[in-house]
Amino acid sequence: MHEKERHRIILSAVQDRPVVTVAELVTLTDSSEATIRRDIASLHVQKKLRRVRGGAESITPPQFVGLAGRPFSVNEALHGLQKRAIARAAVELCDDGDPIIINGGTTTFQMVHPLASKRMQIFTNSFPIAEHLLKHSKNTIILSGGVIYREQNIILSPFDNDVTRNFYAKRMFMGAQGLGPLGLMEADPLLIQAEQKLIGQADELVVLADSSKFSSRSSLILCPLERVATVVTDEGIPDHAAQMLEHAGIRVIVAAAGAAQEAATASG
Amino acid sequence: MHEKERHRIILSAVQDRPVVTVAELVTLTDSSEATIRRDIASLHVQKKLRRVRGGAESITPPQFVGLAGRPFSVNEALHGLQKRAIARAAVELCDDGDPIIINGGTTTFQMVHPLASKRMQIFTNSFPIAEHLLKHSKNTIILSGGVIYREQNIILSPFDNDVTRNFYAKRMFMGAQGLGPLGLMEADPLLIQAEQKLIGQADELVVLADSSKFSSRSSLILCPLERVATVVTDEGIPDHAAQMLEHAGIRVIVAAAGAAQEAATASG
DNA sequence: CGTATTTTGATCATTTTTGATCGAAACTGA
DNA sequence: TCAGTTTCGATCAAAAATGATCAAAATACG
Repeated sequence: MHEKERHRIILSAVQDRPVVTVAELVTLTDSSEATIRRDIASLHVQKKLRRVRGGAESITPPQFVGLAGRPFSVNEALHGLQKRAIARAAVELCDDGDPIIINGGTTTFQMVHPLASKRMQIFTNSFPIAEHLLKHSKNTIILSGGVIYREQNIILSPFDNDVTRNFYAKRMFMGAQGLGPLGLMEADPLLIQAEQKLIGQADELVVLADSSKFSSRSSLILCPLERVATVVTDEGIPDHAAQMLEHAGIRVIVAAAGAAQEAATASG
Repeated sequence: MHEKERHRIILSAVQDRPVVTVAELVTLTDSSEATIRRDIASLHVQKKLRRVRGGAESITPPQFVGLAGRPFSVNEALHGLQKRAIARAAVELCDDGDPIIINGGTTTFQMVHPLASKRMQIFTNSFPIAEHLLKHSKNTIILSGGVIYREQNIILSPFDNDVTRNFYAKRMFMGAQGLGPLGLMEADPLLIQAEQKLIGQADELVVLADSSKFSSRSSLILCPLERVATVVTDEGIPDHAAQMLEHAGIRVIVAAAGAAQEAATASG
């Protein structure tokens, strides 16, 4: 990875959280601690960020208004590490130029950092994702139109005739509240509405779900398991869940913290 | 392959991605590293791109959409004071609960500050306006869907069937490049496209134009003067311009720095 | 057609960047 | 305070990128 590319990713990451650790940046950029430290030092003298012990922080402290006050912050710390690894593995599925859809959510939001050094066509219904990518990447951003719901941070239109129908992607990436034999589960009716609108606008549905999602239950079923092409999860996935997915013909990618590797591919 | 041909390819590639490596360009042009380096060096002195170790990057100098306050760069400082006064007077036309449209632009952006204390239904095609209002107000924000154009900071859909058609407002607020007997003038074709889409989705068209706009000329006519219901401007408006507007049956509001007052109302 | 000039590609020494190691310094918790 | 852990910075060797040089190829020109 090139210097500029790393710098872009580092600056992207530093906006997202109060502090980014050297270790996080190492996994995010696939380079050594020494290099990250040099990068941070370099960006520090350029006044692009502030160097702190253990990592780096944004140069503009009160800048987190947009990211702090939302429900994003709750789950964030909990499975943060896995989420980032999962997001990174998901981005590795993409090439420059690909048209993709990213459904809003805390897990999918983590994709913005590895995406910072890409140049893709990204359709999203998430205002924060669009905002971050607009500021920290050169990707083409296409936004879904409609009312911005502050709590969920998604944009939703009650009409069927919006730009969503004019965008067709290679892949759609989404999170989920739960993942069981009955299918993909979601808790918030509003999110259901947003997601159902997007499913069907992509060849391949990729679900990002950390291992806790396999034990989580929810009342609303979004779509059957068969609709899902790929699941990206972490090493904590229970055996029975892996078997369930495999049985449904789903490709399972297990993202290790630091690297991503393919674990199983079931025949269709 | 000719030199010019390679240069075209290199410049194209550099626009396409945050950073292109020498190796990438070698495969892209079927020439040697030495040649690519010479090309990059040549284009570097021509200021067509920036030479970085490992390759080249786009020459986007301070192309950083401000996080905090400065989403637009150039016009900002010029008529800042008047613009703010005009924007303030424009907002005073509105009441809580009103559905309004705000077309993106440097003048209309100034409306966000007085709007911070309102609770209205605001439709906009401007990402920075939406961002600011989302973070600093409790207004309901409805966003137009489509591609986000970074330079103009507006969202534009090539399709006619988007949410825009489902929103109808009491007033639409917009800036303009110029305002003459022939009508409302704009310089950027992209902005024209965005504005024409919105005009017609509101009862009343309100144009925010500081007094310099009456002497400014531009090639593209957006709409005839008769379509405009109200013009908000500053004290520097020339007499002939005021007469012209009055003659067209336009209500003219002159915003003094510090207060807004109605100056003239022409009968229809 | 033949010569002069320019452009290109290859080789190699030099410089820059990177990653690993290890002692020093800072932080943590008792 | 002190021991244990983490983070840092310096150093060094390996790898990568670069620049210079020169011969071959392409092109221009008389």
